[in-house]
Amino acid sequence: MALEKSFEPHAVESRWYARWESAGWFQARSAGTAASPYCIQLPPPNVTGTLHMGHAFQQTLMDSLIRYHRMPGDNTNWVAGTDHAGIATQIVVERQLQEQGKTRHDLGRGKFVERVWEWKQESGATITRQMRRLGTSCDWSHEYFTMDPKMSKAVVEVFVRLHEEGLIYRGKRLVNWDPQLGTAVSDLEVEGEETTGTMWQILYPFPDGPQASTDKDGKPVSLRGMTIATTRPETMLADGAVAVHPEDERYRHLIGKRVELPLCDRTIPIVADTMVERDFGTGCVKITGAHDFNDYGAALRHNLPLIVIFTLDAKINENGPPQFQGMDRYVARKAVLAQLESGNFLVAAVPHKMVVPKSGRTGVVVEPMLTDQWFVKMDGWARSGLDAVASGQVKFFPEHWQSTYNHWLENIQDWCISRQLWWGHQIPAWYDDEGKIYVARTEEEAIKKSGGRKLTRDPDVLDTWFSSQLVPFSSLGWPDKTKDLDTFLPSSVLVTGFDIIFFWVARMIMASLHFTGKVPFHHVYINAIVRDAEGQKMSKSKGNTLDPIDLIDGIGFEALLQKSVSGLMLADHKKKAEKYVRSHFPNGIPSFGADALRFTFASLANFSRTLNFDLGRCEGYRNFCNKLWNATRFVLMNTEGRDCGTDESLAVELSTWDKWIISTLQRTEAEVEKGFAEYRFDNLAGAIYRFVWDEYCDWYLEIAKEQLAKGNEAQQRGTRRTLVRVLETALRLAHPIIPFITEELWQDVAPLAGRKGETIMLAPYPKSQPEKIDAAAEKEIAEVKQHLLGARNLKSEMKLPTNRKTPIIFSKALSTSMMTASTALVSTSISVLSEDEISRLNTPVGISGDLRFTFKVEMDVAAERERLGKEIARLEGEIPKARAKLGNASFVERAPAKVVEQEQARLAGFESTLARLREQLQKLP
RNA sequence: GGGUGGUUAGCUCAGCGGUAGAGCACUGCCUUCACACGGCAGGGGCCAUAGGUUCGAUCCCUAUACCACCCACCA
Repeated sequence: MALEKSFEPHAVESRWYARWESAGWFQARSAGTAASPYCIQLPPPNVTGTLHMGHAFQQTLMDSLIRYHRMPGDNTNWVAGTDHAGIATQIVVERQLQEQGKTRHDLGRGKFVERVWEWKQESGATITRQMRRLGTSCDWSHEYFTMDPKMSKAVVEVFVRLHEEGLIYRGKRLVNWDPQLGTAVSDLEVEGEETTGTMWQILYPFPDGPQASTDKDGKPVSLRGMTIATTRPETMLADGAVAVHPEDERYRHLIGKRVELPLCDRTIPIVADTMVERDFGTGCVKITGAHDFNDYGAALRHNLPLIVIFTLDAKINENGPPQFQGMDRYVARKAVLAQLESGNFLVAAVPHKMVVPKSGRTGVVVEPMLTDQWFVKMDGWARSGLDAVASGQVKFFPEHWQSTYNHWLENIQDWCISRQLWWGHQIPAWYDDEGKIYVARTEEEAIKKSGGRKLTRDPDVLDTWFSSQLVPFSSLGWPDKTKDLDTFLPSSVLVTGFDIIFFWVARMIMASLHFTGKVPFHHVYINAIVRDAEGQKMSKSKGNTLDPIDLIDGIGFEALLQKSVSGLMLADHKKKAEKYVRSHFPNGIPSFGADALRFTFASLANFSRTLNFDLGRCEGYRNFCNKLWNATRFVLMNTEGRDCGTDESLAVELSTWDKWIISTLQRTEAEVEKGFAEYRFDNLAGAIYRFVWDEYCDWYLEIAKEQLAKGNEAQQRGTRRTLVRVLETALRLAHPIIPFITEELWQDVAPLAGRKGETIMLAPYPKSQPEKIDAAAEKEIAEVKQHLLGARNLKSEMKLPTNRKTPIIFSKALSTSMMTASTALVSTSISVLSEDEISRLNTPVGISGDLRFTFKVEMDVAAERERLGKEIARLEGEIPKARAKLGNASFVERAPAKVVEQEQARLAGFESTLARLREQLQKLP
């Protein structure tokens, strides 16, 4: 059959994906097979929307790995699922309600959760559809969702067991509180944002008048009271003490005395604590135990009361002075400052650079809040997590991420796992009327434990990462003992972003070790974060996000513009997004196809931490796909219906060129293997690219034309056999990266190469065969290429059309490979004359090694003089450098012999060429 | 304040002790029967700066500068 003139991805992609999936070729084989297992856990995408570039990138790499291992027969299992993503998903649905003017409370918990489930169905389906478009070959037959009954069962089991072991506890602690969402969040979900705030100095007077003290320099002064420094004046309403450093000479004698708390009609003690920095601010700190993490510790150390003055939505409660009650925290701040000022308590207000903690989800400033929460004890787990990596059971790629991981685990705090949300796994704890806690797998079990009391279930749900951390084993059937667990745990490699090393990677390692005694995976490949072409973070509000599907299918300008601004709330963001789209995609995005996108991702996957996605690269790799397509078209045109040497009994003659391309293929295969082993997808993609384009297409196909035209029967057969076999192998080699096009082409090529099979997916992966590496052929061809480059260069210098063939004259008889190449690429005819004869032709002469050559054209003597002069000058520059190096005794003595020899050969080459060039110049008329 | 990564061609990035590379962009020539999503040839770089180690440094070491990111309880 004849291929289309260019590669059109769409039909090919949908046809083959459907076929692969329905044939069941993605599915892991059940246990009991002798094949070695190869397993990857997909980081389950959140059901919050659609797949983004980061997903597409990651999945390309995972799919390449899976296909690379599936082809040679490993029992591959790519476990896929989606994550309920507690807070994130709840927010998405709440926003939808908001657009209808409703809140979740209007619906009630039951109805709201139902509503989220509906959204989950929709969003989950979108995501998996998009994954299929990319060609991801996960085992869909075992797809999970983190709130499936089976997964939930594991969550409950883990919670109960950890509680029994005393590793989960409930307690009233100061936690990060998101007042907008009304829930606790973990340390990791808080993001510091640098801002310039104000540092206020406030006077807390002594009740019994001024006290004698000294200033910084030791001069005596009289103090009206203690002047504290704070960035959060409104929290003074909850102050329990003022602290100074125990050795601070200014205040030492005042420790133990009391001061009046302005606006509050009560006094608080002065305490000594080493946490106070003497040189910072006034050296006096207010201690607000219930509303600041530092102060919380200090309050416990000094037995200070924990006064709570905020409601859960951050308004002043009944513990504050009446005039402030009901005020929002920022309104209260202003009011407090105003009253302090009028009471003459405000000493100073200076601008101050500080980091405000904001909720990663809502962007609201987080409030430390004293609440009852559930925690997981982390110290023991942390030690085992550190050991697993230190001992090499889990290895990071690139390696340096290990130190990030270590650093976090070495400083870990207990993990707050309860969330005051509705969407998620509800905590399996029940309370009786007296507040006694019963943790159990079911309500019946809890009632039984309580001795039949009436119980109420804890309304809170678990942090979404609590269930995610179990995925490596819960997705394989845990807590049941399953064959899958035996076979696929630990999985082979985890491919994920560095942003979730703490959230997810570390916790999986710890949880997996605790519950299964095994690490969850052997390797962790940390992929780069995808940025736009300029290195900017992709974000909806900048309008610089790309939808992988748009890169595959293409999208017109208008549609793209509309897509970018839709869903943006702020006019400012809309404007920005529009500007970006107009300047970067004035013509929309052309269709590149999934293979081109995948090849781009692979080529850009180096070990750096960011990946700047460049549309130009994508275009280049689309061109590559087209090149491969057309190379195949050419091969088919010349081989289909002809003898391609599958019949081993017929004579086959291989030329040096044939041997060379086969040899080069072996080297490429080795490079690809190395690339996969090191997770250097950029290197392996580059190796494939260079082989197909630079060697196979640019050289071998051109040579093959000549060999097919002039060779005898055995030689033609050899050429056809080489053409199809090398191509067929290259297709298999590239298949993990570009699955669709390779499958399509392979169907036609494989039979010609004598290879059987329904699909390239399950064909053996090429393995480098060292015995086919032919050093002699490689050396000969390298020289021939050098000569040809010289001839083409001369042609170009002579202003001859570079790819129109011209008669050429050489100074000596040529090897067959040289003859073939010359006829194939530069010359209509070849003649051989002596050097003298060539000189007498009065034509420009090229020199390559000991070979001279010329074309029969009128010589422009001046131009020729200039050309030779330029070349001579270049060599005259190189030669002294090489001579100096070789003249250096310590270089000759200390450098490896090989390096010295190489340098000598280089110099000799320069010198002989220079001599010839000079001679040539002399002979000019 | 601590830590990590980066600084190589106009752009995005490889390389990493021994003659500076790729893709895209650029220049010239060529619509030749696989491919103009193409072919051939070419231009373009004191490899951030300063020291050190070495016969030899873009590469190793030590500083410095700048750019990113992460962690952190100076209120």
